[in-house]
Amino acid sequence: MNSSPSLKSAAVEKQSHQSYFKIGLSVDCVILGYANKELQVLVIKSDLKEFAGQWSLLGDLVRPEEDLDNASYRVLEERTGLKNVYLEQVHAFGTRDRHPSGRVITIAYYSLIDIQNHKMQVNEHELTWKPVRTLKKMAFDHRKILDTCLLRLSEQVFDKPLLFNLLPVKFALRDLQELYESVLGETLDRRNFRKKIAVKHWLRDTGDMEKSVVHRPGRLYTVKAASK
Amino acid sequence: MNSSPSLKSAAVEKQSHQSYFKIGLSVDCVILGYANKELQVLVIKSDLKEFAGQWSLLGDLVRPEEDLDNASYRVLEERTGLKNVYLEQVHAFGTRDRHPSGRVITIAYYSLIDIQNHKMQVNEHELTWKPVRTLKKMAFDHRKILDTCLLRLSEQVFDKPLLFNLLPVKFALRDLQELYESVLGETLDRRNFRKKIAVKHWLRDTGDMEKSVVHRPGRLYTVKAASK
DNA sequence: ATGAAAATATGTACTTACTACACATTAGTT
DNA sequence: AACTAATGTGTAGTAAGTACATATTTTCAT
Repeated sequence: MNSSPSLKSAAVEKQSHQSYFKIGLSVDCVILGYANKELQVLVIKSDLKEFAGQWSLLGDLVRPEEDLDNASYRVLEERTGLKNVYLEQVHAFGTRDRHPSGRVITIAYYSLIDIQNHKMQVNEHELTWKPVRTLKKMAFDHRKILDTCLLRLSEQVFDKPLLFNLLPVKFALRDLQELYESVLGETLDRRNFRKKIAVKHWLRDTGDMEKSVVHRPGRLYTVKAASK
Repeated sequence: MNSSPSLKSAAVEKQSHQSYFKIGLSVDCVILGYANKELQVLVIKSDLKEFAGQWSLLGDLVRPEEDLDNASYRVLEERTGLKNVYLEQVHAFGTRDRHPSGRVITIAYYSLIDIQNHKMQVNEHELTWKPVRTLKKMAFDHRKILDTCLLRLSEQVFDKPLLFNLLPVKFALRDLQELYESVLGETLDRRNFRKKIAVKHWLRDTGDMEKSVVHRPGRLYTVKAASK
């Protein structure tokens, strides 16, 4: 057993010559939106020959002077133009072979945004929204990262007012229910769903009704305070 | 916005000269045990002058050839001599200023062991068990890491058979309840607690009873299969 | 104008989980 | 034999979750 425990300065010095060359640190953001009644994730074409044609999450190397959380906010803002959105760290992925160019460990975050507010240029062939459902293979271990984030999200949706971040300011309860169903992967009973949401007191009735809908319009609600 | 997105090889190359010198990667293990009716954590005297006299968690730099999870298992085995114990990744901590010797980000894990099985040499002045309750200040951000792990643990104890890892093979329900109370920081009603545990079917009655106890002895149980 | 279509809005009975709470029993000690 | 300090157990009340059906409102087609 090593007699120099923990992180003494000497150990850091030592590693700076042995392994700083070999270990890279990145953040990857699972940026989720909701459109066409499906969860969507913002992805980009991988530029590595090993993953030619595959989609990858949005990430970047962490800069020496920035905190982890800052790095993920930076990626998010660079890619979506949005600030002050929900962002949560989920897991660090660090298997040896996860990056073909060398040793890179990544800290995964997920973020929830209203896809309508995403005003950056999206290009079908480079940066684009894809339904989560349709992404079977992804570059690196990104499908696993995505699944980990989706699982975390689904565990939290009834505890915290998260999903409202994916919807426009005003929405009908039906929209909300369909979104919950997308995230949970199961259908919900309408009456029970409304009861469950009602007791949380997350919503305020706007007084407005749905427009230009081909049936009886529903009331529009807004969230009192979504988690940021 | 950067025109080279994500993690292309070029970016990794680039960072290897800019920042691999500056970013270190470590794991820290919150190794928990239970003794004297209190949660205990295995800590070591910090060897940094900045934290002279303070206790720190057990950690080490991740080696270039090992996975994150391997690194934490290695630390755990080096420090406790134990293999095949429960270990879970909790969170990555990466603020700029968290390590005085330079930029070091750390991945925190927590582990649950039967303190009786810890046969390594513990030295009151270097490596030792401390009641969680008594550690007010710790080196680095280690008190925050500890709290994050304790919170995670408390959220899981009724969903997974975790706490049994802290107890000997045979234990009385009273021991178990006291352990739950330590972890949750609240007292529990005995009848309700037993009911709640019973419906999970985690336990098997050994047929044995407590010995040399100064009152009516309780039945001894064992766990069918604790989470590893 | 009327009827059909498609959705909204809502309540109740049932079951399951959680909470509060008290008393008889057992082994050890004196 | 009496005392001490625990174990072991059940019930009533409340809260949360589940299964399920009907009347209402608007648009659209005729």
